[in-house]
Amino acid sequence: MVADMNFKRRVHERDPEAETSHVAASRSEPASVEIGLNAAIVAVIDDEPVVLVIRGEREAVDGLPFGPFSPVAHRTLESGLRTWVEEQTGLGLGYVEQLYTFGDRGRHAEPGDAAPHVVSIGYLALTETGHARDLQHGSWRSWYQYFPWEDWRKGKPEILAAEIEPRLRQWAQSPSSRSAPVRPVPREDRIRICFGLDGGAWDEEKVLDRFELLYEAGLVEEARRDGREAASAWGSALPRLGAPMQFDHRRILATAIGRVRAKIKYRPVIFELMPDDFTLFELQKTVEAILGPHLHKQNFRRLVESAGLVEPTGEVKTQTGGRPAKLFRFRREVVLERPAPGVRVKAVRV
Amino acid sequence: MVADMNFKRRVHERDPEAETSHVAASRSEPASVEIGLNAAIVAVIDDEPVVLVIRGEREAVDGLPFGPFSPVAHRTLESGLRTWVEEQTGLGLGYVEQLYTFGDRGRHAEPGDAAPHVVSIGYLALTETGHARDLQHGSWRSWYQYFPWEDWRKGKPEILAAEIEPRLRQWAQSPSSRSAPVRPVPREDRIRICFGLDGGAWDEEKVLDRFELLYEAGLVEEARRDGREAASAWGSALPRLGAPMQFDHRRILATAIGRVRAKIKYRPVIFELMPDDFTLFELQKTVEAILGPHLHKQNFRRLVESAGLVEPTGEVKTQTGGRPAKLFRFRREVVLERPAPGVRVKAVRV
DNA sequence: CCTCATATACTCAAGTCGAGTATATGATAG
DNA sequence: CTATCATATACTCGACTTGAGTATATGAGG
Repeated sequence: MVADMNFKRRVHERDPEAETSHVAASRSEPASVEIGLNAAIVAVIDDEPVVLVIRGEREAVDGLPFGPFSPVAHRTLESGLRTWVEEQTGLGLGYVEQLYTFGDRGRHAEPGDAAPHVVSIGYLALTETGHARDLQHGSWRSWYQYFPWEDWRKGKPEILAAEIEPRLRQWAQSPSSRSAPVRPVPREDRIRICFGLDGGAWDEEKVLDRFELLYEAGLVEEARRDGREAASAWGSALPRLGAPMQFDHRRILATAIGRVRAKIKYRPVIFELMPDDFTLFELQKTVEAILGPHLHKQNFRRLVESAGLVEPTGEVKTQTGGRPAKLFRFRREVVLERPAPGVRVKAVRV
Repeated sequence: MVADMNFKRRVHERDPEAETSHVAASRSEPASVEIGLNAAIVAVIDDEPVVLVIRGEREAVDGLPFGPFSPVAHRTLESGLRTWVEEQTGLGLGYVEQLYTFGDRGRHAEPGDAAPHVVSIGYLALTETGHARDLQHGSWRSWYQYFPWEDWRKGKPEILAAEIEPRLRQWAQSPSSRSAPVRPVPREDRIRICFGLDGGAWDEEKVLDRFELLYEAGLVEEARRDGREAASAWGSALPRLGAPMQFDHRRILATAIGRVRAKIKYRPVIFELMPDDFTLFELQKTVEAILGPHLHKQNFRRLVESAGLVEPTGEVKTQTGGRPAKLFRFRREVVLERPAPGVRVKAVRV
């Protein structure tokens, strides 16, 4: 599940943006809606978490592979997605899971676009590094290109203290012009929780919450593009906070990152990203590529082995720079045992 | 997240039903699609978990409150949902979260219906018992009416051993006619995992997986209605396994139940179902209404208090049948502290 | 005032988890 | 060919968590 998709509408408040057309809505004819299927296809290549993007010919911005859902051609949403991705990239998908359906008016705009009524269904797909080489179109990019503030592998990213935090605090001071929810969570609190300020801890799963807050504060390019009022208030002095994406694709990617980070902790999905045989340290590096901070090596080994997630192949891998490492493979049977566990790691806090 | 929505398509296999129109799909014009917004509104009344259903005039079956999404009238999907629900039931929603988007062809049929191209977005809403009385239309029904095999409050439900298990085993023996996935999980294993047979444990979160298995085996009325081949094989001797619902509403409700059951364990959503003041035992009864089996009273208290989820109001409640109980209220501040925890209960296995 | 039913407090052993130390072993430099 | 290095793997230990139980508190009702 997305880490906390519902933070905004927790505890009986209402989404500030909702409820505008309360009574007016009534039993109007459903206007034709187009459904867009979007895939965040994730792999780990050389210990770097990457996502598959398509760079349109005329566009300067990247986008996820996507296409409209056609109920005549596609039996299910997911088969439609697989078809689109294979057509656009030549990549056959393995593990696929639905993320979220976004339908906010105005969040699907392109510059100069008439903002058609599009509902986006986001999907997460995981691909093993080996398969990732089959790619025909599109390219793999580190997901931290789009979310530099999520990259804690070398400690707290500078962009946070230098660019993001001061502007967020400033935004927290300025008055909000929209109608307030019934019981609003103060902006300072939302910032503190999302970004772990003032003694709070950084929760690596709250990727979407952070992006949405930056969007709401007008700090990402997509907000300006969509004509958000907050965005214009910053003027032109605003630095670029991560590379923007087409439509609402960055929002979908944020959802995807949050979901993988959450899910590897309680389901054995990490192995979707691994080749058949691997060393425990390679596995750990892959987990760390996804989660960020470093794990305690000995405990990671104990955990993975005692949970029965892997079994030794009998082979060893030399050239590791030290003592040769045993090779392991995923025990697919764990899925057939009860509640298949994930890598229940607790990331080391910095 | 739904407990394990992706069980079928785990480990590089593919959904048996997908992939049919692989090449044919191509860049066809997106046919017009109607989007249905559906709400599973849950409350706990007198220690019984209930869901709000609408009984259509001519229909014999219950349905969830729903309506089409109109992008001109509704700014967001969620505001559209709130509007529909309020119109249909007079109930203003508090906590709302999106569940899943279903688009399978043929799963939205009504008897004699031409199966329009409808995509259903399911939502979960939680309501406090007090608010639940404001209802103008519709009625509250125990969710176990629709899923009798999920009701473990008095031990294992008889319907499992008497009706479900033998038929599932029989279905496991019969050959499947559809194209098999790349690496199929044998039916016996799926049954064992979903229903905790042969030494497996019953996982109360796998509500959707169980329903989908029953649907695939043709054991629920919706499967027959949708013209599934397996369904006809059973002839007319099939007992009614739970009350059916309109369209794919039972699938949405299954998703909702699984989601609440999962979510109360790691987010403080249980308090959405409680009045302002409550005793710890009342809280425990509500958790048990959702989860099923009984919890250890003393440990439950320790857990809830030490997690800082509640604070005493100073009042006590007499008439409890024994010593008076202290009244507590939810500490809303926990949401503002870091990763707001749920009631991390481990259900007692029977 | 005795009994009952429930509420609340406290104890204890087993398991889990974070963190560290100790040992094994191929590669490589000299 | 041996010392050194870097990594792999094994083991230890204390703090904390968790399941399960016992003991005590207190209003209600006969």
